[in-house]
Amino acid sequence: MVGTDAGTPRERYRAQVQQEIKAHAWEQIRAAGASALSLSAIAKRMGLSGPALYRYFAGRDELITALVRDAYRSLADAVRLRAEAGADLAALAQVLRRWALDDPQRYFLVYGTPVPGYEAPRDTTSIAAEIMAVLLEASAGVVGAATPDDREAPGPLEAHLAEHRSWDGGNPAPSSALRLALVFWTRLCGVLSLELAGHFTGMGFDPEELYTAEVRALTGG
Amino acid sequence: MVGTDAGTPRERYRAQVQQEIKAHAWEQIRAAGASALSLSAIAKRMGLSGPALYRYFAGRDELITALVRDAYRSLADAVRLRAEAGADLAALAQVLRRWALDDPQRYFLVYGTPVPGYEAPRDTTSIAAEIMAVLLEASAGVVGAATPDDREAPGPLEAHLAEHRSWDGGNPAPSSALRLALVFWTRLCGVLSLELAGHFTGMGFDPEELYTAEVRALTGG
DNA sequence: TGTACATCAGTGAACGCGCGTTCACTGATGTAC
DNA sequence: TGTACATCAGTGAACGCGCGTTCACTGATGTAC
Repeated sequence: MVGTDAGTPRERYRAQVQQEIKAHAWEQIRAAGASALSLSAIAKRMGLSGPALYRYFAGRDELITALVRDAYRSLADAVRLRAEAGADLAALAQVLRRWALDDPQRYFLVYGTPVPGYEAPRDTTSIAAEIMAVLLEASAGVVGAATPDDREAPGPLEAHLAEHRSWDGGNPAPSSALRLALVFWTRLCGVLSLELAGHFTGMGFDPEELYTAEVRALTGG
Repeated sequence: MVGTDAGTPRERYRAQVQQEIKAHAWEQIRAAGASALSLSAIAKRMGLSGPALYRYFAGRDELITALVRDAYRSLADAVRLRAEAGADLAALAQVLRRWALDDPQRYFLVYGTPVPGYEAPRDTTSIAAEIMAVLLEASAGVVGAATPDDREAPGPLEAHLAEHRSWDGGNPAPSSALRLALVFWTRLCGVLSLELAGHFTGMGFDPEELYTAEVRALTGG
């Protein structure tokens, strides 16, 4: 018995069924998108009656919220673990890419179309901050390793970020590292969002070439 | 009487009601997202019975398809018109940004989460190609204006694009221009997607600063 | 070990809802002679 | 100009559907003594 399934048998059973529900939810999302997610359909698939699911989730919204949190968490964990294992920024880019390609709908649940009026739960912002902290740390490594010749003169963005760095998590990195972390994030999400949404299909080139070229441009490889 | 409302009175009326339906559809999408779009709700809002809409659209899917096409078209027109008026790449970036901020859900209908299985109609790909043609033309201008010193050595991506340029629309631009057009598109969509989905809220900095800095980095301003 | 009780997973019936879509129709508008 | 006909916008009733959610319940599992 593994250490992770702690608690009473009932608690373990509960957690297990909860996981099973989420697994079926993901299956459904992968097949038809998040907007098609239905509690009844999940119940039917599991051989349960609809109301049974209310033992595990207060309703559809709570289930979706749990899925969003899990998706966010899985990215944060993947990135953090690899960073703790010594990965540099370029390696983290590959972690992000694999995470995205592995399950596009999971990516879009985090970075896709927002539902007007839907407010993400509080703790997702702290997960987002965790991801940024990892990227910032790795970015500081890249900036620190650059020779003076490589460094570009700080521009208006660096100046702006130097004065608006409340999101830096206490990291004393220079503003050039703040910038690097930000554009790392936005450029790679840019490629991934367009790629996963199929906007490159029919254009003939390989999106991965574009992705890795963007990584090279960022890390000076 | 303007030239655009041609045809018989009945045809003009038809086109007008069709526009009205789409206007209400956009209103609904802005309020609750595209997945919440409902023909009945639109009909009710217009003071019509549900079935009346079937005179104008064969069904929900056809309406959504028309909205996607219109959204795409509005971006292509905006970009093309400004380019024809002599706008350079930096100016086109502002066109894109304003178009996106003007109606985030319209942006996401084009560039947001795809619905698994839903295939965009053929003609949207030709609109996409039209947009790329404009960006490529403007990119060629930037690349052409660069002094030899400014030009970076072509890397693996340029080599790859030189061999996979079926999307260039016959433009004989160098592969560095192909690259510029592509990263212009992906980087700016990256910033816009994250900004419009609210991923910068709470971070304290101004997304527009990031956006214009990315534009500067691209156009060497 | 056995008994009495509490906990809790899951059921089935039921509610009300809004949805997309079809159909046969009415009545107004336009067309042909 | 008037009449006969065709076109077409819009209606109201109806169909079947799956949805989220509630409720009172049964029966199995766990707990206390």
